[in-house]
Amino acid sequence: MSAIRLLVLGAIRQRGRAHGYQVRSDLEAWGAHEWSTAKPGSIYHALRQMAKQGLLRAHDIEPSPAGPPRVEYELTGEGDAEFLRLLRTALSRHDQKIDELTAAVGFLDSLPREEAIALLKERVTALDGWRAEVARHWTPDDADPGDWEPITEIMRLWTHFSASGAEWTRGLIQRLERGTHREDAEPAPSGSTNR
Amino acid sequence: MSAIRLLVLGAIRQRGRAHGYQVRSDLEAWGAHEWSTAKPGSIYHALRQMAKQGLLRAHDIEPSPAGPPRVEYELTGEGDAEFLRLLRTALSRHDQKIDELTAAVGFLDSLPREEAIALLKERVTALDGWRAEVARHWTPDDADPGDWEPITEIMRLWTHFSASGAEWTRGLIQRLERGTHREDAEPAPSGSTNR
DNA sequence: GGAGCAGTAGTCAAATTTTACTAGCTCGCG
DNA sequence: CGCGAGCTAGTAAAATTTGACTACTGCTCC
Repeated sequence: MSAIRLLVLGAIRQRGRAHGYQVRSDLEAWGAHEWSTAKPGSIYHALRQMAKQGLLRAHDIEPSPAGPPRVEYELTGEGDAEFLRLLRTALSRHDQKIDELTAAVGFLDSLPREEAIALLKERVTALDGWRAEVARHWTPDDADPGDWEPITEIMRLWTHFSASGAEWTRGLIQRLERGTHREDAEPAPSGSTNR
Repeated sequence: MSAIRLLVLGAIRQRGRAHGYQVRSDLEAWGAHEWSTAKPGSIYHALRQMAKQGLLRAHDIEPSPAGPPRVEYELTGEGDAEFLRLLRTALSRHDQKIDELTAAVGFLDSLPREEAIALLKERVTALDGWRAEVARHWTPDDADPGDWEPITEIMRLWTHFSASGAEWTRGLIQRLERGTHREDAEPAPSGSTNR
């Protein structure tokens, strides 16, 4: 579902309550319109859809004089659960696009440090496993000529990217373990949003 | 437009003429259903759309007894041009998703070696430029606390990926230059498709 | 003193993608 | 024989995404 739901849920979560344009401009402030496919249409659509599905609660705001129907949203319990589910998935699975991974890193502080580390270790394992599997399909001995030849280059591409992805992940794990990365995410102190 | 058009055009191009299911199963044979979002619906849709736009010529095949409308497609001149355009874009731009890049590598032999090398060099330049720009936004001196903090990790992620992408690209360029990679792609010998 | 430009807030149609099916054929096997 | 699994070939509806707009407000710059 691309990264949009994660981004939208995360944006609303950080504000507690927000209407469409606020979400949109927060995402823009994070540069999300550059590294993800977050356009107005997708954002408003996601808001309505998630409200319909019970992930968001919608509050109609009385429009000052005569304006377009203004709506503020906040997360329901399910919405919060869905946010965490998406975040965990994005961190631990290797088959995620760069936009989901970027968004997930941006929300890393929403998880307890221990859990973030565990998820990232899963990610490393997944990447290593995938690389092994790719390599198995490739063993030069079955270089049966007549075979689709560029396959070799594709394998190299993937091997390279998964190794590189694992390396980055290990780096982040280390920074988290050393506390170089800020330790945040108090379990759930009633009304937080300290910035 | 994701990688679908490139994949579909490339598949038809290699066969000269093909109907939907052939394209679909070629893509499956290349594993494209795993690394791209190529599903039946998207493929058939792309075929019809591209036929409507004049990139493909559609030939209705008379169905044996009573079957679904069977259609074979082949590239028009415009279709071939579009294929090459997409291929060049996918190779030279840094902001491409992994599925487009993978598809492009798969079709690398459709370009003269010199051109492929030139495009990949463009890619390296683009990646280096992008990394420099990311780094400029990051210089630790503007570490104004209160700033959205995970931004640092996002920068690191991108820096890592662009460096790694450039490294892979340079490797491929070298293999091409040394001719380790097969040299193919005769300019245009009337009826080719030698495999 | 108003023309127009940037910012706020959002809609809509068209294109694309996903998910879940349909329908005919053939081949083995009990 | 006959039937169920798997292959061939594709459709349809719903969800999502894209790209191009609309409409109002407050300023600024002649």
